[in-house]
Amino acid sequence: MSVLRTGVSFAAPLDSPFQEAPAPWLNKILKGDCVSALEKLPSRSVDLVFADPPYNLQLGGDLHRPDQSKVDACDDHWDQFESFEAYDAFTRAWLLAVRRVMKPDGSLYVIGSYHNIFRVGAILQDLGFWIMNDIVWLKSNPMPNFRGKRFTNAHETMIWAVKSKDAKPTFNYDALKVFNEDLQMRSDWHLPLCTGAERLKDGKGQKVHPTQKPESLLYRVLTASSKPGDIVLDPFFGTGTTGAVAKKLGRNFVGVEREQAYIEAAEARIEAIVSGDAEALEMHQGKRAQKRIPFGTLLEAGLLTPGAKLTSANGKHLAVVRADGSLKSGAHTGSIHKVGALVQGQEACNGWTFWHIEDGARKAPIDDLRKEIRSRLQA
Amino acid sequence: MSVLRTGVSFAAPLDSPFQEAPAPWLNKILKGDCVSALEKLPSRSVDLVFADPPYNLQLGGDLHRPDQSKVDACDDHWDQFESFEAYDAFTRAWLLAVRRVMKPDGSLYVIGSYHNIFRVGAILQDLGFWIMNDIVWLKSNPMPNFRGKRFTNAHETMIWAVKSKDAKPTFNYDALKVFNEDLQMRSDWHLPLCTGAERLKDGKGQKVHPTQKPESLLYRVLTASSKPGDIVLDPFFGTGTTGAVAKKLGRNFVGVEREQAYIEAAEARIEAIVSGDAEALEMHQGKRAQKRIPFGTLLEAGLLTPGAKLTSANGKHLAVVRADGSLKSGAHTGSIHKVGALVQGQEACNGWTFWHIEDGARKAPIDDLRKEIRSRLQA
DNA sequence: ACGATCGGTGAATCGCTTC
DNA sequence: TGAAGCGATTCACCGATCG
Repeated sequence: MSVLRTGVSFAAPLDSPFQEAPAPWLNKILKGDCVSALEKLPSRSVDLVFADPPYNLQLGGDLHRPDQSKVDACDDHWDQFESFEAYDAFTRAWLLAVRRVMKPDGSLYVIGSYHNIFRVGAILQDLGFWIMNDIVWLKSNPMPNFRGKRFTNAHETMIWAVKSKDAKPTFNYDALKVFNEDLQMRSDWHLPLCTGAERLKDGKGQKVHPTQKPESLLYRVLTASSKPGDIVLDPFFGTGTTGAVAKKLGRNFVGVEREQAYIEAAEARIEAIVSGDAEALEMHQGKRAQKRIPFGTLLEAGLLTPGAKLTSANGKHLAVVRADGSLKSGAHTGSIHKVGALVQGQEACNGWTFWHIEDGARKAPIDDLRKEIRSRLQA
Repeated sequence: MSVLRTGVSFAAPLDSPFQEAPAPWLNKILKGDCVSALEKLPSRSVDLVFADPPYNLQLGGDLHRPDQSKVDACDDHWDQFESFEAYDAFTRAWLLAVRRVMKPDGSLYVIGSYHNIFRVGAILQDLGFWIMNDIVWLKSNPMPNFRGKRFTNAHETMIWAVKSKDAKPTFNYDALKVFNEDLQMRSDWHLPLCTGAERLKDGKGQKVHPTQKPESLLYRVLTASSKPGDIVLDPFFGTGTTGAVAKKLGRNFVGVEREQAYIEAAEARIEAIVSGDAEALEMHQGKRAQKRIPFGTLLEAGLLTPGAKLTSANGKHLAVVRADGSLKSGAHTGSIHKVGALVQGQEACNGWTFWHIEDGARKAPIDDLRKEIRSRLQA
């Protein structure tokens, strides 16, 4: 029996002599509209997409006829309906272009407000995307509602989606949990607006971009759904918040932007960023990402001997360790997991945390022995 | 200041000798599906609609907690739809029926989750409704994500819409501001789930309805968008939270419900309500004590950078900050609290006061940085 | 009586690897 | 490609029970 199985193999490092030259679009801003610019990227090439599309409903360009929905109540809203149609066509087009360049297990985040996010979400579903979460960005300092006619609009909505129901996206659960002081990261993110020194200003002190997103928002998106070295696409790059955070966090980026002024501001901004070093960028990993230690290893290593007695935490169940790494408890025999399930009459059981050994006066889960093995292997 | 404005005149009181007999459907539950049941109501007759339609959850197999107990999922037949198209047709039908019975300046609230709310919102817009706000109900005690595969789904979304762009809906701005300690009511509502004594149970102690909404949520909706004496419609009445709160607050209600069991539970519940004791109903609102600031926030905010070095006050221990908000000190990694405990060999540790940064000549606890964040969030 | 502990539960689209 | 095995995974709140 091999004591350790090798983990998942890593992709070749970027400086590997066997790797092709980096793509010409990597860590660059492509000028143009996102549908045509994305044609320069190969299919299935990006790991993560962050999109902050416009929600200006007065788009020019193609106007499509209303569909066959017979809603006579809407007759007096013809113009408005036409606008929604145009917005929907625009949304379908860029989402399809993005979909092509996403890796099969890649993630897509789209942010918007109530003006556009419902249409975006419905179209995502219609195109076959699978929604993982919707996330609300709660602004600590939103603009008040001056006329007192509505609730203060204090949040924006972000949709996290993948290409299909079967996709297995990156989700750095353990890292996020540590980030959040050992509690699961929730779907509500409390973050301030982008103001102060972070807000890009031109020579006259005017803000360069009307809706610059805070780096804290992108920091959390990239920490959650990408790994160092991944490629992050932003099809509405603006002044480059996505690229700036990607560089800080050791990710590669691709941006698409139409306005030359934004491109220049973004390039200067990203140029000034210093990447974190590899050790600092390492993500906290839980058990899931660690090498598997078969129970028999504990016997091989001498941490347990055949005949050792294990008990459940409450002392109700007793089992004996056999030389082949199986347990025997009464008439039940099998793996630590199977016997743990059988003695409890349950369908499943994690034997590592269920079974305990006497460690002096108190009981300790056999998972502690596994930790001991792991620390020996690292030494 | 009076809590509720009386600027707009009330409808004639119910006991006026000049008024016709009250409509037979007033303060009653109509049995049936909402489209056909609503045919019994005249056009333009209700002031406020609260709708909690099926969410179309599309659940897979069983889900178990880490302790192997089974999650009691919402798998009722009424939540099952064959396709998005079927759900959309259902949504259009009930929204059109509701639209007919709404007064021109009436308000509609629809609540949902990411499974359905985007489709509902897009259809609302397609039908000519005008969205006033989207509101997020942030749950203080949501169900965790047991598998660690997504963000904890800690909110639901509510859309407030009116029949047209020109509508002038009731909005009790001043009352809401008083309730909210003289701050404008925001679009994020922090409310607990409906549990404990408020949750309706059957004779066996089982919950009567899988998705009973908290009265606090309806309390706020009715307080915001209706006046005493108004008529409030709930086309998916369930166990009658809307009717119960309407009666407490002196509003009239109409309910539509298909399931006899829910109707009977709702009738008994509403019967037991005493009107007018609105003050007795405690509102869960106002700012909560102090918002928790996860350590990772300091990185997002740029107050610390990945690779920063932290020390204990006595300088004996050293740790490095990683990009995901975890610390690394020798072989120990984890949250600021966990690593603080590990390096000291203790069971617990408050990382905020244990770890320090060099601030010029002297050391400062990282709690000082948290104070800085708090002051930014309040600004 | 009062605090500590334990058990239950909430609209949930909730595995991965090997054979 | 399907079946089986391994073994990872939870937060806030409420009410009952225990000491």
